[in-house]
Amino acid sequence: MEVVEDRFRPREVDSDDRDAMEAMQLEVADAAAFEDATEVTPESIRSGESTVAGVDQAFPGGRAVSAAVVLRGGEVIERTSAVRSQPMPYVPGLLAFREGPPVIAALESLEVEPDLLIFDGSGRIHYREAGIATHAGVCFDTPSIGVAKSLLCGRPRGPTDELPAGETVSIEADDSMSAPEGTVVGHAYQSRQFPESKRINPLYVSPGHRLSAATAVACLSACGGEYKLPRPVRLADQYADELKSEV
DNA sequence: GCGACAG
DNA sequence: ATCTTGTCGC
Repeated sequence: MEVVEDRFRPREVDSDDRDAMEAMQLEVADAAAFEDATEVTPESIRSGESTVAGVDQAFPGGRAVSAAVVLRGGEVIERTSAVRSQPMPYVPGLLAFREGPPVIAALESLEVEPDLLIFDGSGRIHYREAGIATHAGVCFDTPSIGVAKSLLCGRPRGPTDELPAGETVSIEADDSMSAPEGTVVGHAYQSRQFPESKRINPLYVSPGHRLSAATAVACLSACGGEYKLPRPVRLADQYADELKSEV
C-alpha cells in the first residue's frame, strides 16, 4: 500500500525534537476522522469482503522489527516485515516516532491493499488524540484501530474489573488530553474472560482513523481469535517474535 | 514538587 | 518493549 499524506510520515528524529513531534501530532489529529467513514463493517470482515492487517513490533538488540499480517475471511493472505536501526527511545506519547518508521515501511511493502489496519497501541486514547493507530491510519488514509493492553491516559467511566466477556466501559478524556474533558475517546473492552480464575485486564480500544469508537469494538470482535488479542494482532505478534530470532 | 506514563 | 527458567494451575 502507499502513503498518501507524506507530510505526516514519522521521521527518524532525535528525541530533542519533541516540540516538532507534538506539533505534527496535533495536525494528524486534526486530519483524522473519529467517525465511520468507510465501507468496512463487522459483516464485511466476517464475510471476507474486507481485508484486515494486524501490525506489531519487536526490538531485538537495539533494532526495531515491524511485522504485518493480512487476513481475509480468517485466512492469512500476506505477510511483510521491515527492520530499522537506531529507533528513537520510547517516550510516552511519542510512540509513533519510535515505531512508525518500521511500521510504515512494512505496510508500504504490502502487495494487498488492506481495508482495515489494527495496531498494538493507542489511537485516539492519546494526549493529542494521535496515537500510532491514528498516525499511521492518517498517513495511508486507511481505516485503523488502536488496541492497547494498558491505558495511556483518559479515565474509565466505571469499574473495569471483573468485566464479563464482550462487555465494554467508555473511556473519556481527562485534563491531560487536548480533547474536551469528558469526550469519549475509546472503550475498555473485555475480549476474553475465564470462568472463575484470575481476572484478565481488558483491552483499551480506540479509533485510529475513519471509524467510531463503537464500530472499532464491533470490528475487533468480528476479527475473531481465541485469545485476548484479536487474531490479526496476535499473528503479527508471533511473526515479529519469529523475526526477532532470525535478525 | 508529585504522580502518571501505549510499547 | 526487553532481560529470562522454571513453575503453579486449569
